[in-house]
Amino acid sequence: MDFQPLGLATDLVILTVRDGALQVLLIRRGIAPYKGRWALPGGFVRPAEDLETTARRELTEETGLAAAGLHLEQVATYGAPDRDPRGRVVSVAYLALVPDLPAPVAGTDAESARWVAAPDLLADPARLAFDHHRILTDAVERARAKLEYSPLAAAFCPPEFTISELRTIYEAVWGAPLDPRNFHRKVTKTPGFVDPIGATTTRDGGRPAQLFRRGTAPTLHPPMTRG
Amino acid sequence: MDFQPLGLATDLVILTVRDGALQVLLIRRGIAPYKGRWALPGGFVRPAEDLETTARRELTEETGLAAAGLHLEQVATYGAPDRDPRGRVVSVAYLALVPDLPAPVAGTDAESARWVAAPDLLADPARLAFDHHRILTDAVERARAKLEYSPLAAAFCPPEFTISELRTIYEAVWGAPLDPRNFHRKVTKTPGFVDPIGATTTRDGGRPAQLFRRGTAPTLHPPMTRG
DNA sequence: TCAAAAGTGTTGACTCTACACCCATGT
DNA sequence: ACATGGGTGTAGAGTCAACACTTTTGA
Repeated sequence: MDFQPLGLATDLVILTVRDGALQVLLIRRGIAPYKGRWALPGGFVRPAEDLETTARRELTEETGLAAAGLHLEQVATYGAPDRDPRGRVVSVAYLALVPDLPAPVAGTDAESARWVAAPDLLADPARLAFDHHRILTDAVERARAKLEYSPLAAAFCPPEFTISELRTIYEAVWGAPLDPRNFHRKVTKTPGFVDPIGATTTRDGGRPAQLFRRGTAPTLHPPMTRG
Repeated sequence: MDFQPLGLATDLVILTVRDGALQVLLIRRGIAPYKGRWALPGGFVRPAEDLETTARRELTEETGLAAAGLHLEQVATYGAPDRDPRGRVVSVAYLALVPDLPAPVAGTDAESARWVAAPDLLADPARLAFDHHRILTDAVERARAKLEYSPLAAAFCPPEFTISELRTIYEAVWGAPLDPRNFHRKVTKTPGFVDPIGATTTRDGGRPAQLFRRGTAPTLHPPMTRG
């Protein structure tokens, strides 16, 4: 057996859409290394703790969110020997999609936590600690791809939402405007994407809009098309 | 810091298409645990060794293949606390796509190595050691999805191949027949999928077929469509 | 009455599928 | 000649983007 001195961690890319923009939850590191720098939330896996359990625990600690029921998926594992100055640390990155929620709370290892616009971060590879820019890049690309062929955009929405609220999610994540009329038709005609609940709302102004819940289909046929 | 007693390994799902069927390279374990059982090839990450380097090293050791240039990608990481009876072992699974090649050689920890038809393995969750059935399931699904939107099917082919050889790859991986005429048109009209080299072959019988090399496009527009 | 957003209809361009048909070779 | 697989043409169905137009509310 080869049990080496090695740290195993998870890092979280927690995405939301606020004010029409894709945002990532970052913490400012309170301890070395990279003290004072912005980084993805994350932490070490405890003995006998499953990887996804670690990720859900970290998510709750960093955001105060009840981790039950929200979307969490593994993105990739990063294990370059020199990625952490403390020694060999291998990190499993998870992607979480959350609806727009109250401001995050600072945790134990973090001086502060805040939402940061994803495009700004992606444009500057040096703003994040460790190899977190690469992790973020991979996770955002995963999220963009997932919106095409899965109904996961609804994970960014509250339980009941309108079609145009769903459309703003796509526009924020893909960074391009979509035709509201064609979008409406496509979403409502794709089996299992959204289910009407029979009520309406005028919270977006104008004519009352139908409210929908997330449907049950695991994949979209046909997929949504990006630019 | 939390450096725990923990093993870090990579497991390899090495796929090829032989005799019109998708096949996986398995080894028969020569040591405990699961001695004598069939398993995916893999091994522990060495100190200061990158994860992908480990995967390429294992691939060469198990198959005798020159690992340079062939397709290798990370699938997922498996870390359930009880997945290995020896203790906590976290394994990063990699997917490799290789052309049909000479028979594999047995390695150090393996009594023997052989190709096994993937559908048989997928149908029986108990034939493989550890959680390797789940790893195999995830990897094969990844391969199937990749064929849709990437030109990776060519990674199963020799450097120069005909369109119908490429078609047999799709048919083997997807498990469904495709129309040879429409397939030909679609492949040759998708920019960057395949490049004609200007020579022909009659090795498949009938009228001479154009030979192609893999193109440079990273993704296919439009994608190939599964059933 | 007007602005704003929801939702429907329509049209022309494009794409896909199924299959008829011709082509170039080996035997 | 004929079997075998390579490759092109084409008609009908379906899909998609663009945009005109109607509907229903709040102000």
